[in-house]
Amino acid sequence: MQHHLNTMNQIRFQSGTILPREFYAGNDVTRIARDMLGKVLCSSIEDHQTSGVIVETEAYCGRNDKACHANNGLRTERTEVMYGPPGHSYVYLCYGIHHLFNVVTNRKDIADAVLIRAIEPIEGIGQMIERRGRGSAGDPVLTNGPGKLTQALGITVADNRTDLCGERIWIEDRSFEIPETEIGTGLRIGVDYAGKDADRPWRYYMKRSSWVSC
DNA sequence: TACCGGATATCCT
DNA sequence: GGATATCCGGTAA
Repeated sequence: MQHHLNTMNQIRFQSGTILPREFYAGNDVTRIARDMLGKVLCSSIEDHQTSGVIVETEAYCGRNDKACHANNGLRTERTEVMYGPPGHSYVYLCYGIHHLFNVVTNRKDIADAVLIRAIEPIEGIGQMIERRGRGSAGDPVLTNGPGKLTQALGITVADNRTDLCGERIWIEDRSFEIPETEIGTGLRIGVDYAGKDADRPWRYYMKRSSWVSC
């Protein structure tokens, strides 16, 4: 646990640079999903800046992955953003209630995306508590799920198609590398319906973090 | 018009 | 810790 605290302090206090579009442009969505662990998701919404370390992600591939909304080249108004340029948000409504935040990767016309499933809060914790209507500083209930973290950061479907190289929602690199030995992998959550694609181990999380969703 | 995909809160033990 | 209740929008027919 000491290691965990040191990790977070380094990320917390180092200065950050906004991830450039090239970061999202790679053609291996599972590699990008792993590399996003330890990066810092930030929002500046309604005059409140909030941020947190990404501790859990899932990769979705637009070709040959039934768990992806854009599987098999499905191209509709909803999925169109995933076929656009990398480094944009794909936010969709789940259960009619929860807003889930994804990052579009790969090049134009290739519909890959990474779902952010959990973060550890850094800045704006008071605002997160207010938006969530529950929890307190240090309580994982603030952001340990894909619908919880969007609520904490003020992200909704109104933020779909947002350029992540902009000033509303972005991701920072605070120069901290997560060793492969600290990364756990497993099956993606809630994709039982996807047949054999449900068996792909494309969920990535920081083993020692107490902020992962499960 | 019908079907289906999904996370969270709450209540109970 | 485990069971249970909950809703809306996207997609295809």
